[in-house]
Amino acid sequence: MSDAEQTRKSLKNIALFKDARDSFIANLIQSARIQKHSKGHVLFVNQDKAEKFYIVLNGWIKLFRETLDGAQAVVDILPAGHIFGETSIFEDDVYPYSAEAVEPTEVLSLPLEVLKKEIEENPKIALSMLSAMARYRRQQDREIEHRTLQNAPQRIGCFLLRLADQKHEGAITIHLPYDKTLVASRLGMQPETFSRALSKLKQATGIKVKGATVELDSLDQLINYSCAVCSSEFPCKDLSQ
Amino acid sequence: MSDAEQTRKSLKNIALFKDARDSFIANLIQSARIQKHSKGHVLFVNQDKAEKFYIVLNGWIKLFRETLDGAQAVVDILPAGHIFGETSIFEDDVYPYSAEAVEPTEVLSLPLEVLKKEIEENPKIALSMLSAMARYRRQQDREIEHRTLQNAPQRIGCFLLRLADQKHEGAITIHLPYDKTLVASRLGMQPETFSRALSKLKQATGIKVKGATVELDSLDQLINYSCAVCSSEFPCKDLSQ
DNA sequence: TTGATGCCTTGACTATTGTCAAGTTTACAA
DNA sequence: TTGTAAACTTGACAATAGTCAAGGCATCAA
Repeated sequence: MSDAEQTRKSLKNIALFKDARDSFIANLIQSARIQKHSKGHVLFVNQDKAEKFYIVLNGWIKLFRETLDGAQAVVDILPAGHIFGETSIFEDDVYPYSAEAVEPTEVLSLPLEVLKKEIEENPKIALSMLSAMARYRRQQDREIEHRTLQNAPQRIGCFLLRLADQKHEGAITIHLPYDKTLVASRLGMQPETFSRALSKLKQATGIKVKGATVELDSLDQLINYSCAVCSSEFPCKDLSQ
Repeated sequence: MSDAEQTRKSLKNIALFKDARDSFIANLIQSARIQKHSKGHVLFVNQDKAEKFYIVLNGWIKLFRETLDGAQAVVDILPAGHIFGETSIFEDDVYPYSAEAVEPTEVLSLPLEVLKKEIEENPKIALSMLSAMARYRRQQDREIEHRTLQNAPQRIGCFLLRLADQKHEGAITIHLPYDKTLVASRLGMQPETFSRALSKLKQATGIKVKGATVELDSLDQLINYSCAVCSSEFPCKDLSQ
């Protein structure tokens, strides 16, 4: 598949561009660049001047904020098909977080200028952005709730549930999508805490953990344990991964 | 001042309606209702069908989510001039949180239907909504960061700084805007933890606390203590209160 | 003035999470 | 296969926050 074809396909899969005009998509393809980044590569830093937005083609991108002495707060970890950096249009043209490839990762790099222009000329795309922002906002609200009401083992259980097919019945195997250390930071805890919390979860629910795979007899094991301390009913809506 | 005049004035002060068409504002005024709610009144509950959105005229509105056994996570606490419930348009017409008056509070109640129609007919207002959503998103990202990187006394210091005039120099008195118990929940901690954390902050920074007022010789006392563990530089941007 | 109520504080204790250090396992390249 | 680095786990301990209970201090109405 040529770069242009891959680009078109990736763009069409983004909810944001579902109803976009062909001329706009053509413009984007014209100015799109595929970038390959090795593990650890930092694409941009919080408060950098924003000129591009990105779509993850494969691998994983970590969005985070960090203090002067290096302490990090992970905002999100994005898989293929996710867009990032696009909101800078509404944020004084600076990025509101840093972005780093946590695996060898390919991204599509696209000029914010083209998106900005399209929004001004064709405000209907703004409606798509609003839907996306509203969904994201719900996720963040839920994130804050979880950090407030769930302890470490419960947060892990919840994370596992969101990885699984929510309608699945019976036994199921879940694979952790990236390093445990990274899952830990995604859930706002230290690696050591994650390790111990996973043991506790294992003991409390009877799940089986081997390396990066988790086996359950049924999702109910986790639902009882984690969803009791959540304001939402299972199955969770608005999953992004 | 008549209700209609007050309504017009309140609407004009909302950033979202800054560039709104006169016909739209007129429609809103037509269908606006001023509601008085006593302390503790619940306006709506998470997942309720959403038919109205609201503007706070005076008092305070707490937005929160709660589990079946009553544990609460406070999403935000809104003062006069703030809008809430408006994002339900993009969320299957249900509210994504519960809302409660935490003081005797007046709100303006407005039909979502009118806003929805205006957005469809005049998508330019969607741009204003996008800006508002982007600002809110930044705040939520910062909130998650603070919960991850700041301990209780530091979060209180940060909260006090955001209450103060950021450019103020020299001695300053800050008034807590609502009950300490509520500030505690807003910062995601228990009242007892808040009380103890405030003592610790007092000891560490030399601020003076008397009831709901806090006296500082200079903001620097708090900045050194709280902003060191934050990814943003002081002064903080994007303050909503 | 006197209760009464709710808010706030404090003490004692527990639970949870973080930190530091030491090991173990795993993955991968030479 | 072997060596090495990184990821992961575990132990010991410290720091932080939560829970439960009791008491102090406001505010407000009778």
